Amino acid sequence: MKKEIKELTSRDVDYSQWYNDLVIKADLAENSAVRGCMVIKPYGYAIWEKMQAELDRMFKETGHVNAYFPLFIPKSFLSKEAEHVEGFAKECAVVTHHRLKQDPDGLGLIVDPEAKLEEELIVRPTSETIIWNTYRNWIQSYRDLPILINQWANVVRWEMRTRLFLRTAEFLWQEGHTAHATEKEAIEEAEKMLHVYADFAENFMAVPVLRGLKSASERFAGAIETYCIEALMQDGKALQAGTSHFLGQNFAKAFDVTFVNKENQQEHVWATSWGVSTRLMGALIMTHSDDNGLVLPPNLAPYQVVIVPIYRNEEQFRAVSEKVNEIVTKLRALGISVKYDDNDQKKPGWKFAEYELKGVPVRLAIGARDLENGTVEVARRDTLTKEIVSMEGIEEYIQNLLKEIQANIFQKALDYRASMTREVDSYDEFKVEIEKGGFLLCHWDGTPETEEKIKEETKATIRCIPLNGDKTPGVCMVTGKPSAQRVVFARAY
RNA sequence: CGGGGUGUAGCGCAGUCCGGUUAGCGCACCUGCUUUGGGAGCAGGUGGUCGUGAGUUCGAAUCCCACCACCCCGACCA
Repeated sequence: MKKEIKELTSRDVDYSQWYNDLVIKADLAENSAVRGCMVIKPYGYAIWEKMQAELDRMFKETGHVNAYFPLFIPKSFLSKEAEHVEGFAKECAVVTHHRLKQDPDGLGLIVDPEAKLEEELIVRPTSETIIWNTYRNWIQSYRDLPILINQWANVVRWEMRTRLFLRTAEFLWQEGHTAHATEKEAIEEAEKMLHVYADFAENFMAVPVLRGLKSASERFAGAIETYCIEALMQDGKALQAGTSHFLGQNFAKAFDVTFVNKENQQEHVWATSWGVSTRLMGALIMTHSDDNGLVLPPNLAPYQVVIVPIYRNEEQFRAVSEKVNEIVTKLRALGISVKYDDNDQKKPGWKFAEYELKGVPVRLAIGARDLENGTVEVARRDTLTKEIVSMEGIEEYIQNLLKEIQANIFQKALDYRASMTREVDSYDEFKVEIEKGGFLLCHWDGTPETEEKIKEETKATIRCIPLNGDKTPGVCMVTGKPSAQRVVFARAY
């Protein structure tokens, strides 16, 4: 049932070109006049808004509240936590002046040299520093804890090479920043949010993820422990889809944030931070979509159902529209989002192709023939199949179909991941297998040196040390030294 | 920052090697008629500082020089 979509590169020909084409053709985003920064178009933004709405609901359900901290961070703040600076210093945008003026030698504007800032400002690459500097003033006693705050924001990381959604200089995200009285509570928070992310990815986005810990070299700059969810894309490469960090007392110490405990002793506060970004859009696209275009899970589709009328004349159009309006009302009553495309400027064939490209989960076509027979044509995007269904009870039928599609695309992704995941015990075999992509479960001696050697020789990295994987010990595939459990290797985005 | 490539209509390209009418094609767009169950057909039409600047020449999209922008590959990364 494959059909050529205009100018959409096939995945087999060039996977990354397919991705680029799809983002553009499906109207999700485009490159902007600013190098490395994207414009997120309405259709793409609608998907992001659905992600936001659900995540926001989940954060609030777990006791978090939203707040907003500044875009700019004084340079001195960033340098207070040693590892943190090192991690981010190389990719910061810096504000040095606060005024422009007319160029005295010609037309146009120049930076006014008189307007140099006393202290330069960094455009936030992440907000730990400004937030912990603020928390110092908010926390005195254990009674002030915990603080469970999230913010929805944009951040800037000056990347050399960018790709729409996957890596852009500016991106949208949420960052949670929590403060706790005990180490145990902070670790529990970091783990809790990891599970929120995993739950969201799997049950809402239909993207299966591994839950795990990062190795030391992949850890967030300034964290004691980084938890992550890792997804597998259709080209066999891994994508980090979300991270949650246990920050220990590192930022509390750097910003002198202490509290008085019940025993009247001063202690440093324990911290976490956690985030997911518009990168999730990339994960969504590369997990489900095919050579005909985007495939969206019903939970994230800007509209779940599109209805295309088929008619030869004004009279037929009116008759079809009347029936369609009845269906629309019934579907909306069930909370299903529907678009009735009654645009007369485009032909049905064009609409079919267009909505396929945009990944609308269910498409209905209704014409004179259907009115006569009391039927409707139902096409599902995930399987590209069509069937004629009775108009009677169509709304329940579609409600069930949407659930089925949501479950089906998750299962499909899960099966793919299972087929691409295997245990490898020798380094020679590893070098062969890594070329085929996928997750390789291997024993590793736990040292950064071995990890680095593998990365240099094969471009594969440890994606995570799985939380609920096989805990059987073994020996490192490279050095033969003891290994506590298998870890997950892959080439990654 | 290294290596490669590309700049011609909104988009995709031809023309450049070998200088010479009015710079061309497809898509899109506009008008009209016929169409409408998988990206409609025909007819007519609109739209160009040929990336920028300076040169060679009677004459430059085409040749020379400089610059700029973007893309791909590497080093960096959620």
